[in-house]
Amino acid sequence: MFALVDCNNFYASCERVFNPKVKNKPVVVLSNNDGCIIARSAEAKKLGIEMGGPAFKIEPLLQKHGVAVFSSNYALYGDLSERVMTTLAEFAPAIEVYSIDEAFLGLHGMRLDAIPDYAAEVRQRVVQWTGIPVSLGIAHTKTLAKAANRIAKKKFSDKGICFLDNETAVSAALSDFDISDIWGIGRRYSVFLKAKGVKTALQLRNIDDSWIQRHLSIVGLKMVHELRGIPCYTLEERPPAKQNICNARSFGHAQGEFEPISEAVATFAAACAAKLRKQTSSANIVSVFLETNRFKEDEAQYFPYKTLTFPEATNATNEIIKMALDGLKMIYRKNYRYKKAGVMVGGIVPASEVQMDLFSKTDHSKQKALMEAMDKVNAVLGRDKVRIASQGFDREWRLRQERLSPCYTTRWDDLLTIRL
DNA sequence: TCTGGGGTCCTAGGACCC
DNA sequence: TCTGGGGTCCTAGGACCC
Repeated sequence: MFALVDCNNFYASCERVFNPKVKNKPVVVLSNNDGCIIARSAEAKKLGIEMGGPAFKIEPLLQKHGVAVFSSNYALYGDLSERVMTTLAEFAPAIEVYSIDEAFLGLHGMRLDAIPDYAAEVRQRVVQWTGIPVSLGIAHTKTLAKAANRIAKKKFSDKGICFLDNETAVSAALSDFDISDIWGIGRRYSVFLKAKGVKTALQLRNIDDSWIQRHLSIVGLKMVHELRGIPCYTLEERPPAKQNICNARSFGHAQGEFEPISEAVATFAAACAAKLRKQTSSANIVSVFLETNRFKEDEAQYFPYKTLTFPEATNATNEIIKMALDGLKMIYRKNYRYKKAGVMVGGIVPASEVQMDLFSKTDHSKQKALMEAMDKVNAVLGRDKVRIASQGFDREWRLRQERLSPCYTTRWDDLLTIRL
């Protein structure tokens, strides 16, 4: 058995933990740069606020109902996520942290009749220890556990638990489960399947394998098998190293000049390098890209992209920045209003397995010591406290974050004060 | 004025090998 | 008129996830 534990309206719930003023009020959280709605409390959903829509278009609605609006505060969400995951880890012999707000628990060996009480206890403990409400879906495969979790949220929101323990329960649940809500069916497949008359998970489950594989590929076939209760996916307790790492941001204001864009690109490249070192990997290639504002039809559009290869794989900030800036110089053109830039590193290999360049003049041990020193200082004093000069200081391109809540749990200055 | 930021996997087709 | 049979690797594009 797998249990999928999913935090309810996670970012919105995080904003509530240390801010009782918004406890029973509608809350929404915006994407980076205060762009789109990416999380909504139950009250906000009831007002008809859609997921993913641009916030400026519904500004009057937000005002009218006194919706509490927050910029994304990933320092806060990341820290609360860790607390939730640590709490969950105490409950299960095996846990896979699937995303910032979800984890699969392996319940192998547990007696079926003990599961309902167990699930209730998990739920109670997490909310008591972290302030974050969660829902549980429990079933024989991950895909069914996902579906059960959705049912728990939609149909049994008071209890927050859905346990599909036998075939009768599974087929009853799938008979009115919309295919577009299945884990693995996205927009395109959903449209395609509905056009063929397949509307429920139960219908999909009964289609023959060859048709599924032909139209939905091997991935779709595995998903259908999982709906039938045949496990195709196991618990992944240790996440594999990333094969690509990307750091990209929209600018608070459109940028035209080379200087601020190059500082942004250097900063993104530095972030990629730090992530590489964190998973003790090195990258063979780096890509840099620019984007103009695609929503402005009257402005000239330009989406250039350049990939360069290192003579030997690296995770050194200075080397990755240099190569990214070389790429930027090749694609940058004057007279465009750029809205976004990004850096991606790929061809990732373990740092211990880098193919050396016979003619390299780099002093690798010195470079490694330098990066370790930099990471140590920044771990204590804050990100980019020690940085490469090309990253700049004024961050003219920085994000818009006008409604940021305090970092209650990660900054001394932001600690709550309680008056007695 | 204002529209996010990360990732993975699979398939088809072309280039190339013997 | 007829033109083998077996592979690998890479890339672009399309699907999906949070």
